Amino acid sequence: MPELAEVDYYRKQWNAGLDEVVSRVFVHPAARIFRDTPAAAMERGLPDRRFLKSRAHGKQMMFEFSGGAWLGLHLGMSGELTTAPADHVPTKHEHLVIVLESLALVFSDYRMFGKVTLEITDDEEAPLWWRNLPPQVLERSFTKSRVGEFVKRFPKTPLKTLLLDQRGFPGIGNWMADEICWQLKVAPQTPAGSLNDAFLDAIWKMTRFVSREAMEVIGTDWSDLPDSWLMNHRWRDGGICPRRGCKSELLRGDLRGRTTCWCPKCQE
DNA sequence: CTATTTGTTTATCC
DNA sequence: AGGATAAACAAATA
Repeated sequence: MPELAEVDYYRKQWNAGLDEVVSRVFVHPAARIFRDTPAAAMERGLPDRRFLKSRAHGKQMMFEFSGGAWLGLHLGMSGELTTAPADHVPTKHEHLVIVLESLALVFSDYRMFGKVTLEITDDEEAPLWWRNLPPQVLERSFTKSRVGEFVKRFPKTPLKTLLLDQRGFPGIGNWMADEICWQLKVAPQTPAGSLNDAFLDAIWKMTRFVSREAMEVIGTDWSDLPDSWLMNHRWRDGGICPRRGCKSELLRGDLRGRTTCWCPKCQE
């Protein structure tokens, strides 16, 4: 489920434990989410450290603990972050539970496409991979020219597929990519190379618009996006295009392995 | 039993 | 080298 705004919503759930010290850690050692950092290293490395700060970057998250301990987290397809009472007993898909003083931080992920890493840095600086992430879509460094150059690098690739590329559009996921194409009135299958410069500017602007709205609506309390958006209509069979005066039936199909929804009338 | 899933990584070919 | 493509990963839900 989680894209840009959902990720930030989950990140903030864990903020309830800020400034508290880790007492113990529960793990499911065999879980695939520990493929980069073994579960035992989490159990060993986190206790007695203080939870100092949380950050999100696109779909990536970083939780900083005292003494230069950095917990990197990605929610994959089905990951969720919640909190629970400090005496919480982990359930089947709660692969990582960090017990603090007054509550516990819970990472559940039944499909296990998510990932968690723990790195200890001597200089207390964030790991290199984190510092080298591309500009975030809502930052000033995410410029019009950057978007233009990125899109032009892949002239054969469908626009929707490009929007899903985390190197260029960190945080954009399936529903956001479809929403951006729909709002732009362009078919998601359109090869990037066929778009003119003015349209590349529009992609930049719309990416930021959809991202900003999502952060305000979903990122704060997970309330609903407007019904005037594609988002609330895209999964229902026989869904109708919500654009004023359109009324066309929405189409759904596979584009490069991802379910894609679009309006055949508005998006030509 | 089969098909489907809001994501990334890896292998392979070009 | 780097782009294009498909498959793999896992488990719940319909």
